[in-house]
Amino acid sequence: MKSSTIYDVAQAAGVATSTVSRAFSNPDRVGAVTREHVLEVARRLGYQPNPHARALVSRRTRTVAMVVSDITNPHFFELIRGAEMRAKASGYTLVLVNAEESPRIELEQINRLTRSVDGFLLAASRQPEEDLLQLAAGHRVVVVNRRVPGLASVVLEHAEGCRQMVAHLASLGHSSVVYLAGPRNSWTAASRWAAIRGAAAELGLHAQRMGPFAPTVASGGAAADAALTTGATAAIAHNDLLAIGVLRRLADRGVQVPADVSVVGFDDIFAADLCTPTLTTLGGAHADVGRAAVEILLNSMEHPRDHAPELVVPSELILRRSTGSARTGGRPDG
Amino acid sequence: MKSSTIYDVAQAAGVATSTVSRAFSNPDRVGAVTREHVLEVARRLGYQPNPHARALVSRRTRTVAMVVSDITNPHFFELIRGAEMRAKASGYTLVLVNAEESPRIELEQINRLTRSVDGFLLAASRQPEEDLLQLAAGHRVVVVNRRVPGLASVVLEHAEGCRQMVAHLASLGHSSVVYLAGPRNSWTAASRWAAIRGAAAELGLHAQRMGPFAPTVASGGAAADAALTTGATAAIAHNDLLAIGVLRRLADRGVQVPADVSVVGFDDIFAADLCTPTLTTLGGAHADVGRAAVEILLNSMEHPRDHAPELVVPSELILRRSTGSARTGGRPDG
DNA sequence: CAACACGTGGCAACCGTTTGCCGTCTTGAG
DNA sequence: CTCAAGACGGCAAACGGTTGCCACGTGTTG
Repeated sequence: MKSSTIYDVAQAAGVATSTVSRAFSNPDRVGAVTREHVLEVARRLGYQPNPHARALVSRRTRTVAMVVSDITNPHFFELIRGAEMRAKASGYTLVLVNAEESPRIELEQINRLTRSVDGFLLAASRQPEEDLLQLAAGHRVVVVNRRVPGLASVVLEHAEGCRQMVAHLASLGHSSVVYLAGPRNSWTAASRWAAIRGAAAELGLHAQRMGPFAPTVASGGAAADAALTTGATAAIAHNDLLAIGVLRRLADRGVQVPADVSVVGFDDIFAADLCTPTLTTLGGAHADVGRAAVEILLNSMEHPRDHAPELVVPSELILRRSTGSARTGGRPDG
Repeated sequence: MKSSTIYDVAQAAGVATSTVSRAFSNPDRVGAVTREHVLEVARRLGYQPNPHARALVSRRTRTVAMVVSDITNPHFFELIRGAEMRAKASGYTLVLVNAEESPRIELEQINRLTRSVDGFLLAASRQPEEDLLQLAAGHRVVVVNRRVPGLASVVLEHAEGCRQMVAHLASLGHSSVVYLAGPRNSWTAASRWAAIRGAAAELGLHAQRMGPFAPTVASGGAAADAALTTGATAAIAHNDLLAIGVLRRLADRGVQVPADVSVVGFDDIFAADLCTPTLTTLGGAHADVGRAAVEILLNSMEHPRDHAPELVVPSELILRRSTGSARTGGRPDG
């Protein structure tokens, strides 16, 4: 199963290796008839360029890495899928890296891969901002669902989304909401809280924050209990996983949702439409986010001088059964 | 940000490049004090070996590819996670490939990657058996959740699991079950049906098969309708996604689960515990499957002559609310 | 008709490692 | 004291491409 090389092809075609190389990687550089002949011979020999040899000199690997804070979180599936498909469409390979919610592991893995990939997609990175900037000085980087001044980024809109969310609650008669915050170093957690607080102030609601909580179902218990102590009639969980955990705990404690308290989440994961009651949540086209991130990365390789774009993908408030009129047990008006 | 090479280290340390190389990749081959000195200098210079140069000559890339039939299926998340973690633990990188349920794309991607990875994990491959054998002749391959004579494989046990499942239904008084089959070229679909039919015969139940259906929620509607036409009181769906779709459709049609018909799935995905009613399903440690698959692959690289192992990871029947006494509306006895 | 610009193909250096082979220096045995 | 056997380090040839530069032939221009 010895695979054929550029040399075999060159010899069989009666040309120099440089011609074979160019026939593949720079077709315009060789005459049409020579090129066709070379390609034909190559096909016959089953020649396939060796990506490592190629990468060694050209310094392009046609591979991008996507680092996610936690591979277990269903929220990332769509993101990953979108990224994978877009990468494949351009003949790129997607390497998946799980940071396990640890900035240290995240950094370690990035360093391990620097020589093997053309760029990084950093999804929900937990790195401090300055570390990201430093990273970006050495590598091509697109941050996803986080915004860092000066870096290319793609985020799912959530300022306006949070506003709509709070407005939705306000219209249902809620006057006090609590935000069950995500991890301390999560950019989205900070950003969402700011938006929620702003919208609440604007609409005359009382807003407070509890946490931080891990964005998992398991943390939902503590989050639910914390929410209840505040007396708020509506709880906005940092993500759907946490919200589902909250729902469970409330059910266990005999608290009715949405009659006694309304619950909302973020991400619109698959399970949000299955839990009881179904979950009102801020969703959006996560696959588009992944797709766009890869696209920006690929683009930045061709036009390195461009200004780093900051893309915002629209979100969408999905009304389901977990929100209702404050303390009256009504149904959502959606 | 020009990165330092083995040559820089050699010069700074006053040794030959071969010594630097060996200090990293074959430590026993150099004297202890020289080695320490070299490593120290390397650290000071921030040297990191170039994986492509390394792969070019050594023919080892320290990368494995995992090909999944559909990256969107939550069932794979655990599998992927287990594989990723095991790979990382040995300093390997995991490349994720989505076959989009298409044997053609699957093959294309495999060919694209042959030169860049040390081996393949083929999860729920849709390839015909002979193609897999041919593939395995040229590459290191471990098939996951499929068994192919002569190839290394890891599967989540399901023959015994199906038996338990049928026994569970029998004990609830069901006398007729229908298997809502997965894709035509799915090995698990065939294998499960065989096990179900065998167990049913053994226990005196009537079993029939409908389908094939795509293993998605969307296909659940058709599957539910097909199940109802059979008059069976219990439906075994090819996976949880399909089962959830069935649950939805039955609810829409006003059919009570489990009072009128019991439903069971496979995989125990996260959502199985959230849907209404919660889903009885055959689960298991999917992460262990992924972990084991990587382990076998890595092992096979060190001992290429070994017989291809066929590992079976135990499964576990999870009883929830979607199964109950036949036509009486009882609750599960678990 | 000379001068020149292109369009093509070949030559050879280089990318950063690994590794077979060789030479030297120790060391311990006879 | 001699000699064989390691142990250790260095030399240089791969690995399989890419790419700057040169040479040659032809068509165009003044």
